[in-house]
Amino acid sequence: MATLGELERSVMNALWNTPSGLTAAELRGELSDRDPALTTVHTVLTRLEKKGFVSRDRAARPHRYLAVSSREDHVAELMTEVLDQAPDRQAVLARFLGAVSDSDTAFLSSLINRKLIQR
Amino acid sequence: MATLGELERSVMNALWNTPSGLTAAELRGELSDRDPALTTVHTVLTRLEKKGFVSRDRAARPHRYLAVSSREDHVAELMTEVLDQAPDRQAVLARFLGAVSDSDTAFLSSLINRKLIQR
DNA sequence: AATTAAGTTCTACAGTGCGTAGAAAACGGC
DNA sequence: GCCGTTTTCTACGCACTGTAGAACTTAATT
Repeated sequence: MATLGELERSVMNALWNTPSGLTAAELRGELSDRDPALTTVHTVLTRLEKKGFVSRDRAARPHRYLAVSSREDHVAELMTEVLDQAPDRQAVLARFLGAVSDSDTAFLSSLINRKLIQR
Repeated sequence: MATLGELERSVMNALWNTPSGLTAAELRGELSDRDPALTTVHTVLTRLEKKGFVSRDRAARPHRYLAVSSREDHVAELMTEVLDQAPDRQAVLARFLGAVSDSDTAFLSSLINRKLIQR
């Protein structure tokens, strides 16, 4: 998957927080800390669209921009992508499990139980 | 964590495959597909050292380069780092678990059981 | 100590990606 | 057809990466 720059990430975060989508002007409002020019927002949105992270409604009169996938789906996909980099998946999974918190582990455990029962 | 370029990744893979470390010349041999100049290999190694991925034995006469952490540790760390990006960890974990294979799930299950028993 | 081969560091350049935004064009209501 | 709004085009600087020659250092040998 393509990687995101800092501003691109901020834009995606704003879009992920607003499932109904945003216009470029609205988005600019969400980035008041950086206060970029409106054209800068447009450039970033166009690049994100090309990268497949964003879709836009060209029918709407200020165009409306939407995140293609949820933040959770995105992050989960990144995780599997990273995991796939390693020849020894099990060694990675063991270390991963060693690194996460007990509550994460417990949550995974309950998920797995449900997943295993379900067949 | 810093990110790796394509040649940098190739170098890391070679080092990960050789825990005893490699010299620049040996490394160059491992990269015969790209066949970079020796100085190119040196440049990359120096950058990887600066990034903290590689350590070098300056006492050895051709310097010996070693991966600082194993590929598995590295990938596991990337996974947790990615996971930490999301506010809703559980939603991500659920999707992640939905995406991995049954054998991965089974392996995680056995690991978790051992982890839970162990206290 | 001077020579020299091997090894290391310095310096530099081209390509790419990202942040940045002005200039130009297109759109749509009046 | 004019004008404000919105979108697209074009471009620049910076940082990172791949690339490698030039210059310097080291250590063995005569």
